[in-house]
Amino acid sequence: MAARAPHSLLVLCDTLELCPTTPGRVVDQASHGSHLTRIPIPGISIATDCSKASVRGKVFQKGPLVSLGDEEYVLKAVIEEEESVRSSSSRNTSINLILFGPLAKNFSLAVNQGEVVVVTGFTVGKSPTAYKDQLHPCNLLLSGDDACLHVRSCPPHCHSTRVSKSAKVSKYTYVPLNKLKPGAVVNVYGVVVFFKQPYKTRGTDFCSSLKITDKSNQKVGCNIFCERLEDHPKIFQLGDIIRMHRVKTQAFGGSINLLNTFGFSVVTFDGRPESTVVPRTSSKSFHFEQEDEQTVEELRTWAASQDLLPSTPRIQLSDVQHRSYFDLTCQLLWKAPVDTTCTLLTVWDGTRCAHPLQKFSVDASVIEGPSSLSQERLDLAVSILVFDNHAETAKQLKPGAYLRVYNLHATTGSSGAPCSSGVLEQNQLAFHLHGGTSYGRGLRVLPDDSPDIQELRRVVESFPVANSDIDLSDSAIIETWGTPPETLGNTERRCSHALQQVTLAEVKQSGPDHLFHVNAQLKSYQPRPLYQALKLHCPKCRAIQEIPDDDFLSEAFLKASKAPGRIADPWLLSESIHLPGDGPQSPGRTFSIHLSKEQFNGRRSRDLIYVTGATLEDVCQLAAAYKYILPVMSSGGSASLMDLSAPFLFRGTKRYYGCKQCSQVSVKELKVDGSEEINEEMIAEAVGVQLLQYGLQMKLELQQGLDTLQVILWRDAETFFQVSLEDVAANQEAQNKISETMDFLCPPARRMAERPWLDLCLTMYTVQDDNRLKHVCYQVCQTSTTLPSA
DNA sequence: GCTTAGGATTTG
Repeated sequence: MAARAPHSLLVLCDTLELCPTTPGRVVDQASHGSHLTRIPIPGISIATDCSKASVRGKVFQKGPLVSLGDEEYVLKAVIEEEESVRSSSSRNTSINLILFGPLAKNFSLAVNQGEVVVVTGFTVGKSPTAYKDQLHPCNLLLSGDDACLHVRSCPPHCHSTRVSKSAKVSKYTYVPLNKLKPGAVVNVYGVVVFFKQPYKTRGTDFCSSLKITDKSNQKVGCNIFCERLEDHPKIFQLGDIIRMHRVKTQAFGGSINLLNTFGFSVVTFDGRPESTVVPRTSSKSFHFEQEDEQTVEELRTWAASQDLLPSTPRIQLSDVQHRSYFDLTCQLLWKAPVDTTCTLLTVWDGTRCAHPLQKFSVDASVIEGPSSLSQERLDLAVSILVFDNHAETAKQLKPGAYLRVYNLHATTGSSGAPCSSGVLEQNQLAFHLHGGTSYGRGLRVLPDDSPDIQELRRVVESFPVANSDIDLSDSAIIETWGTPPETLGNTERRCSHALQQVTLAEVKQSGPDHLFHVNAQLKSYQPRPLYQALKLHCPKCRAIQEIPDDDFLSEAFLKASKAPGRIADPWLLSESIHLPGDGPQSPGRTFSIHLSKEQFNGRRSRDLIYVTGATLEDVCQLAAAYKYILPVMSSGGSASLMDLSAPFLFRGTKRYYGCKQCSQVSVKELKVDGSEEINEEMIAEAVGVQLLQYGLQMKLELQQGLDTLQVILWRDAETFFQVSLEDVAANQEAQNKISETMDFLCPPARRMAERPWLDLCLTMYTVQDDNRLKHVCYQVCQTSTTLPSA
């Protein structure tokens, strides 16, 4: 007992000058003089002569022992003036006590809440938390060789908390795990030998699945079901000690399982023998006695001797091996949603991974976290792809949080991974947290006071936070985080307004009649096949109709050709054309072409001809030789138009349709001055037709991270594709331009991450449907696409 | 007051 190193251990001391009549414990064995003056807590001030002072108070609050590494510790406690001494008018009766080094460690082990301590050799500081905690404006700092703290034990007869506490101990008996019988409600202690972080069940609750053991060496499985995550056992690593009250035993598969039952409560402790016994629980009130501390100590000492747990050293990024699974303790720097089943986390632990890492690309706009980060931090950062159920958990994480990722897989990078930036070099490593809970796969935030993160925190905080000249849009980061250059800028807004870009979520939250600028990817589009997007619409009545196919048109022309009738309009010159047949199977046929007499002698004679009795094929052939072809039929000897379901006018490969509703058909001679070039509007007017226009109607599903938005492309489709829809209706080349554009924006069989980001202008408006219900619509406007040059 | 799960690697 005599030859102990200073500061190292608790010493029982019954000859103290300070407290001659009551046996006590000294946490520090520095010598104390008898010349000390006891100062009441309210009387402490910066001016107090600490060399001659002692302060006595009851431990009101005992904080966790915080390790700063290298045997450096700090602990905060609050002591208060004992009630017997306190006068009702006293203020500042509670004061913060800050203990450093071995004294902190020893205090943590030896002193309990409610006990009375005497401190000497302290210094008085200004309390930085006085405003926040409303305690004494000063604090007592205990560090160095002079600092001393002495615990006053209670005499056996006193009514201190400790005595009444020990009376309660008998209320809880803990059943050894080998003595469990089915169908009982028991209290147990155990060492955690397997655990899964709480995971969502198919029922209403989360389930913590674990296995525990104790000195009996019996291993018992436990399933804890709670709806609230905070009610679950706080297990951070194998070897943690768990105490459960009111668990039910249940026979399952030839052994006994434990299940939480009504009144269930749980407390856990760090399992390392050298660490402070600090109960981890979210319970407002729980019983915790000296005896519990002893049980915990015993269990973890026993566990350490048993080789119960795989002796895996803590793995840091610098130790990671290819194809290994490990638990990583780290700090979250950034997070970004990738798709519905994957979230990308960027983390670091202050060490550098020795292997080349696979690069990922995520658009800067969906990243949550600081917008700039120092190169020093960035150099050590790694990306983790978090899948499925864990992606859900990851969504809740806040950048800056300290995390433990369980069963993280250091895997060979694959170019097929979501958001892979494409180029994959040999031996690149990627970190995957796979879906499911096998082997305890999961993710959890470690509390700020967790001893596990103190060292990590010290390391990471020693790095510069950010350089102002580096941010997310900087090329230094773009490799990992930016949009890859080959997909940059492929739609361009043509609008003149300078609106800020907003997120899809913000678009959805906005009121009607707004304009937005958004940056999004194209997740999907309709219609397929693409040609169905092309429509006809009337600029007058705004009706939209489908374009009839050639089978329908052939049939319509064939039917009309069989009964052409005679045309005897006096302003027309007619000529019959006989096409000989190939034989009895295909007899020859006759159709007529008609020309306006006025045109016949002019230079415009080939500009417009009227045709009767011709098939669609005939018309198309004539269209190669004449500018405009107007198919007509006889109606009482006069020329009249065919049904407006078919094109009423042909020009080359172009076809013109009329609106059935808005046309008042009557074929009259087209009067033109010889120098005037005729066009389809003039012809339409002469025959009483309201021309239909071509339109392109598409539904686009935009995606931004996990958010999607359905928008329409209609009014500005020509601008979008940089093509004339009349051309699209008439030629393959223009059609190809549309399909190539769509393939570029929404590449078939390519992942979202590889798709380009579109800079779009959207309008928002409401429409009323047939049931007078209002719908909000979004339409792409004033935006054009440019394909990358080959 | 008694469903959920009852450990045991993704296949990105």
